Amino acid sequence: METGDEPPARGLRARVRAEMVDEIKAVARRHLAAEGANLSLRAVARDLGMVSSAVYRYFPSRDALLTVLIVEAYDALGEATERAEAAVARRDLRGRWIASCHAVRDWALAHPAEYALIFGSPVPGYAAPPDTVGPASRTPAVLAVILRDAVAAGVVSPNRNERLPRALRADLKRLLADPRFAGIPEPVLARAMTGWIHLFGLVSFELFGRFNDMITDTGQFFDYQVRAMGTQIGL
Amino acid sequence: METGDEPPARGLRARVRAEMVDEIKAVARRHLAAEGANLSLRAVARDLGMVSSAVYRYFPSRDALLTVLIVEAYDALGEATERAEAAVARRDLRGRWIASCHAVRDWALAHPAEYALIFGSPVPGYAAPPDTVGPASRTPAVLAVILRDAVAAGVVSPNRNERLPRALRADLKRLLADPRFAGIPEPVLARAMTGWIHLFGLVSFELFGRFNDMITDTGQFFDYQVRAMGTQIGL
DNA sequence: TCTACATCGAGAGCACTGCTCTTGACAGAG
DNA sequence: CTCTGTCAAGAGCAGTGCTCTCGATGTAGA
Repeated sequence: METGDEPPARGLRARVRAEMVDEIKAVARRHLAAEGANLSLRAVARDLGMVSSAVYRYFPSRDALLTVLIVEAYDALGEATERAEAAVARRDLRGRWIASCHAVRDWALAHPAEYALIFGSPVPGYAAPPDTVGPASRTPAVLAVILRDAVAAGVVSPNRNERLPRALRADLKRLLADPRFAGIPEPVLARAMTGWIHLFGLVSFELFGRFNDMITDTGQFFDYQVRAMGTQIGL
Repeated sequence: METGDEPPARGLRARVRAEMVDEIKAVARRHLAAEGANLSLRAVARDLGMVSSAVYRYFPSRDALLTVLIVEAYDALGEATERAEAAVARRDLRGRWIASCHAVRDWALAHPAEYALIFGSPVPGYAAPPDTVGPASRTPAVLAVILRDAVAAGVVSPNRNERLPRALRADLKRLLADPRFAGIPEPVLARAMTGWIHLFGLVSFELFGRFNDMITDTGQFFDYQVRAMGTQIGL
């Protein structure tokens, strides 16, 4: 029933179970990379030398397995972005922005199937479980924190003629209740959202082949776009 | 083998065949809207009161059916955008931009499954056939032509300090070989591409539920974003 | 008009899928 | 040393894409 929580494993049995869960996830990830979202539980079981029904001891359904992979993909992307951003000097705000964006792209290129699983079209029946929203917000949080620091450093400030729709202001105010984002003026958070949307639009377009036969050096193009976005945001 | 070309249909048989093809596509579109990309040929056949193997007289495979739906979706989106843009006074360049963007969003909201089929994650095995690239370029072409007219009207002009990477300049130059885009300076076309990426990033985020529990009035937000993009581009 | 051909729908069948249920083997706890 | 819970295996169900064969029927040429 469970899908591999149970911090350290109480006994021997629990440990071999946790190992089995890890193995299933690893093989499933491999299959995902090879054949995309139409993941076959039976094929995964076959690769593990067991019969399909045995997998159901560890995951109640195929969707449950996919959900776990989705959560872990969000976390992996978030962690990769956080690490890359943390490696840049705190005062180099533009550098932190650029490094974060590149980290997202690099992770996506390294794990295209998992990226597609997350940012591709959602399966119609599939409803994102609430455990995904936390990990999913890690990456945009990195971007917002950069702008928080930029505001605190006096590098970025809201523009006088930067007007926001009423409903958007209310939404932004709600987001700003998060203590991590304290001090960000609403117009600046709006810019962060714009950057966030643009960034993932860019990565998705590249990964989903929209630049094929159009842009030769996609890495250079990405860098150009990301720098322009940084300038536009005020970094 | 064929998928419904043959201009007017030579005899009675050819005509009922064309009607059958249309019916299959219509039912398939309905199923797509109801259950997403995992379209079942057998279910479509069942809805049509015939057996699955009969469908193969009209489409050689499920992928072929999907490809036709993809091409037609590209065309429908392109046409919707073209019509909306054409309805705006030629000299109202900013209005043309805004109308085009809204047309894209409106079409996507009206046909979410078809939008996901086009702009969602591509099926790994599936290779986009060359017949899709033409229809796929209709929408971005609308945006580029707006900027062409804006340049011709003197409203938009390249900025002195707008520098582009070398490889990107070569790519843009190749795109500018299209006579429709004659006269657009490379930096301005780069801005159009930025707008194009941002626009579809925005629509995809909304459609794929990324704004859930975050932005309440997505229509207002979209309008705000699109206007800001227009300003950023110079319209 | 009659015949030969091409096209079509139906049905059976293959290999595959997710998932359920039952059975028998085994390990850990009392 | 039982007894209980966990596990892998197998059979089975309903569904899938796709192929092949077989009659029925419309179409075109003689």
